[in-house]
Amino acid sequence: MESPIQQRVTEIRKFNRFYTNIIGLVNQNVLESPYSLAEARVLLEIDAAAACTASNLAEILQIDPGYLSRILRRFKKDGLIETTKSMTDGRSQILSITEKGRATFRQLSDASASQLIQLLEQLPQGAQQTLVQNMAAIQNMLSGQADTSITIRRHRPGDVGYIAYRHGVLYEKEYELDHRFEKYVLQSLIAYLEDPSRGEIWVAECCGAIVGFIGIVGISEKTAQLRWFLIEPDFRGVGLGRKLVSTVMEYCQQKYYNHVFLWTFKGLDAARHLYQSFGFTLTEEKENDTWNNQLIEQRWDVMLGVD
Amino acid sequence: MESPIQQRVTEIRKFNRFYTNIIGLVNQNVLESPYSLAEARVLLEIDAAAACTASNLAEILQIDPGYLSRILRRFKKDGLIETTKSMTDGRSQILSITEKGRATFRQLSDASASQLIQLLEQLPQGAQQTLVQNMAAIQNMLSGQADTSITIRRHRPGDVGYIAYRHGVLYEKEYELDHRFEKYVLQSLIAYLEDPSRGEIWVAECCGAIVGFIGIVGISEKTAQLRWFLIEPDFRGVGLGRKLVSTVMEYCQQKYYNHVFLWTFKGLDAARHLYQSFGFTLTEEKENDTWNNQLIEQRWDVMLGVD
DNA sequence: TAATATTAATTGACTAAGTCAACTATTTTA
DNA sequence: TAAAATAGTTGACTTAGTCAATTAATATTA
Repeated sequence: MESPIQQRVTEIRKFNRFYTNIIGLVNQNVLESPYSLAEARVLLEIDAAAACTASNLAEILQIDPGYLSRILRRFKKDGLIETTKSMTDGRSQILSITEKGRATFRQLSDASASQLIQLLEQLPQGAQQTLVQNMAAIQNMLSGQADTSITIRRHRPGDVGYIAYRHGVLYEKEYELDHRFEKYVLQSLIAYLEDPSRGEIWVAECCGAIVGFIGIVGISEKTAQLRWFLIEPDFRGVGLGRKLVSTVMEYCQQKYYNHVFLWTFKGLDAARHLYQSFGFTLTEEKENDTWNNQLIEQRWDVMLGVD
Repeated sequence: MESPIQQRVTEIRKFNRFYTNIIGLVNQNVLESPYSLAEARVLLEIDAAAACTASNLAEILQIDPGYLSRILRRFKKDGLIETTKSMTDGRSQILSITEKGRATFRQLSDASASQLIQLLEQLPQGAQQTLVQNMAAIQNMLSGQADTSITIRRHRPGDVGYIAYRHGVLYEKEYELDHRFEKYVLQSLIAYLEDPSRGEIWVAECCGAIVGFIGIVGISEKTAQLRWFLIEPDFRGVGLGRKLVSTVMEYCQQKYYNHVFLWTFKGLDAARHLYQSFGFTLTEEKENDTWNNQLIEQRWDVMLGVD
């Protein structure tokens, strides 16, 4: 019995071992060249930076200054780099790559590129793109620069289809509901699109992916129905449900709806607590075997602005 | 002007540089321990394998046998492992980890796990899951074990929503069509779900992701309409369109439809060629500014079984 | 079955990679 | 202006890793 986080650590380690090999493969050409990996990194860095000093490099590459000094001496002897005394600081010297150095670098670079191209060419175009996107996503997340907060926005073209899609997939997986349920959801969404003025749909996003949604539709002048409330399994239990329901409730108050109801299934305890905390009470239960399973539907109602 | 594949190589390199640092970070605790990375890998491997010999290890870890021999000697001296002569081969000796060795290993392991946990804990639960999934996907693709072929299957719950979703997103991006188009697509899909017996929808998948789809619906006894034909941008130009249209055409022949038509937009040259190659001819053009843009709709028709 | 080839593991001799502390020449700071 | 800090270099060293030779056991084959 491993905790989810331990499982993830195990997975990441597996990936690390695997990817260490991939990096090794790509670096192989460097190992075959007369330069060490550290040397290649130094050359790469000098090439990338327009002008840098030895101490810059030592800091960037986390390398011993003495060691670096010897590497640079060799590069200079081989004619790969040139050094010029800094105008502003007599102790420093500016490093720059020569034509020969650039050629050498390009050779190393091309060799490793061809390794990568070989790897890529095993994959169809689209999968290549997916691969690169996955890498970018990982980098984004691990670099800590990514905005990993969950944002809620109003719906955009495509979202309505997406909502139907996730309802179809998740309710099939979790409750074995079939095409009939999917159709029912689609119909309700179309009804909303027919007259969107009396309702709204919100989508919760995290890192560019949709992780939950909720909607409201006016049924009469004072009554609205809460619909399409769903949170992706990985994002349950982090307070997103409360945020979404709050969004809906605020909207209802703005629009002067004083009565909100919703239909749900019996047995969803987390949802029940959430509804109760917003003042909903159970008002009706009925069996429904339209959708393949003996689920019991529940209706919950709340009156607003009565406190 | 870089080719797409070069762009991807650049991206992968960027990721490699980045991930080298991540791996370095995770391995840091090993570097702080009295063991080298190679030694840690050896200990890890001995721990993982129930019983192994030195030559096993040398092969698995791609390590010099002489070097390995010395590492093992040190481990033995430190009481981390034990060796017993093999029953079946007097030259070999079976390596096994001692309690002390296991404790040492666990210490190294826990330290690197805590590094990873720190990394993970910056992210919300769901993003953690996404991270791990991305890693698994990369591993799957690069290990060459993944099935990267494109498969076509009939639709399942959720797919219909997904089709609406992708239509909404892609037609908005590519033609600036708005909610009205999304609604139109949804309505057509519902009409199909109302009576699925006279048509079918197929979905093309690659690596678990939907990369294209197509559908057909019976309009009269002998006439069917081809609909919802869309291929993800990354998967265009690889012959998938032809495969999907073929699937539809075969279905029509089976169902004795002898007349197929479709509506498309003017200017999609790749699609035009495809339709022509299946015998479709342009039969009608009309302007349509229902959906925000001055697109010209085209109708294409083909008679089957007349050759 | 004896001769030969192969394999597992070890050892000696070596090179490459990397670290550490001491040093010189500057520059910055108190 | 003296003391502290910084850039870069050098010598002496340790660690990591390679390569070829060696020993002992096993497998192969004439």
